Amino acid sequence: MDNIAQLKDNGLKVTGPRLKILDLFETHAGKHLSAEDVYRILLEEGVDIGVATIYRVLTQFEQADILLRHHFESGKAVYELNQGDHHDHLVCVKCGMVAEFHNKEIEDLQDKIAEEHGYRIVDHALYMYGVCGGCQKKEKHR
Amino acid sequence: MDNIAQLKDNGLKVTGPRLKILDLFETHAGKHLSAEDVYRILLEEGVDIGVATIYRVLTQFEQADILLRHHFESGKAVYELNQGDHHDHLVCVKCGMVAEFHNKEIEDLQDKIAEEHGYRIVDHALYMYGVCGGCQKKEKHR
DNA sequence: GTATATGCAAAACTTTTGCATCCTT
DNA sequence: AAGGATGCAAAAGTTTTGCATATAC
Repeated sequence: MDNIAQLKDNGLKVTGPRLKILDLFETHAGKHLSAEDVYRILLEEGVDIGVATIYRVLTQFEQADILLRHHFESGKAVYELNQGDHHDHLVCVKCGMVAEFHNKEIEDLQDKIAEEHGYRIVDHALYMYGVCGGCQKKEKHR
Repeated sequence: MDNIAQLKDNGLKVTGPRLKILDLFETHAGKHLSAEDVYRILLEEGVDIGVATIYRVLTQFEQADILLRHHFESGKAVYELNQGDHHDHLVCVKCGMVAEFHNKEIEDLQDKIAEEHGYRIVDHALYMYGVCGGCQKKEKHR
């Protein structure tokens, strides 16, 4: 399904800002971008979209399951393209690099725990914070 | 160790605001309070501590490992007393109720995954979002 | 007495909203 | 033509900071 159809299927009109923002996330698949990141990157490309529009579009895309929203420790929301493959995150606290992983055993255990507590799960987020290999090497050189 | 010793051990002077805030979290052990919650609850008790002080104390307590900070989906930080027993969170998206759990199998799997990716883990956060039993019952009555 | 902590107000930062204008269908 | 989308600026919410005063040690 192309971008235009994806917007139409969600009842969203096909507009310049929406296509630009969607395209940006496809170009940066796997990256986690804040609203300000989106604004800045587009501006560098000569595309000036108002921040209000960016926030509105990001919210709409999240509701349409086009994007996933996360809250890492930074205090601001970041978004990434929803590629269907659920995954969790390993975030480097030094350089910010994010590694992704998926582990079915953990997922199954989570479902079991939710059931035991009487919860019907709608979403979950597993974030691990650590120091990545590259930054560990740098530490030794100090 | 009492509260006064706990503050001193972290190089923090023993002041009224710090004792009041620490006491509040002990009274509400297991609860997740935002800076504003702390301000409001203390005010209801007749204790007026400026918000700037609350933010500063919460940050210091987090650095001293007295409190744990979380970022649920709400967009603002919440804190809870660090009782040493690491646990994860099941958050009800309807009523905000938080259930806690601990699962050693999941922890072990996380350690294994971090190792495979070359990360030295410093922290992790597993949040599950769902609808709790109470809210599921309410849904049926509509 | 000295260093640190607090309170207040202002500021910084992220996100939301009102409203006039513009664009998609 | 009509409803929805955008841009701008103002506002709202959260958190930080500068500075004078107050407090702990």
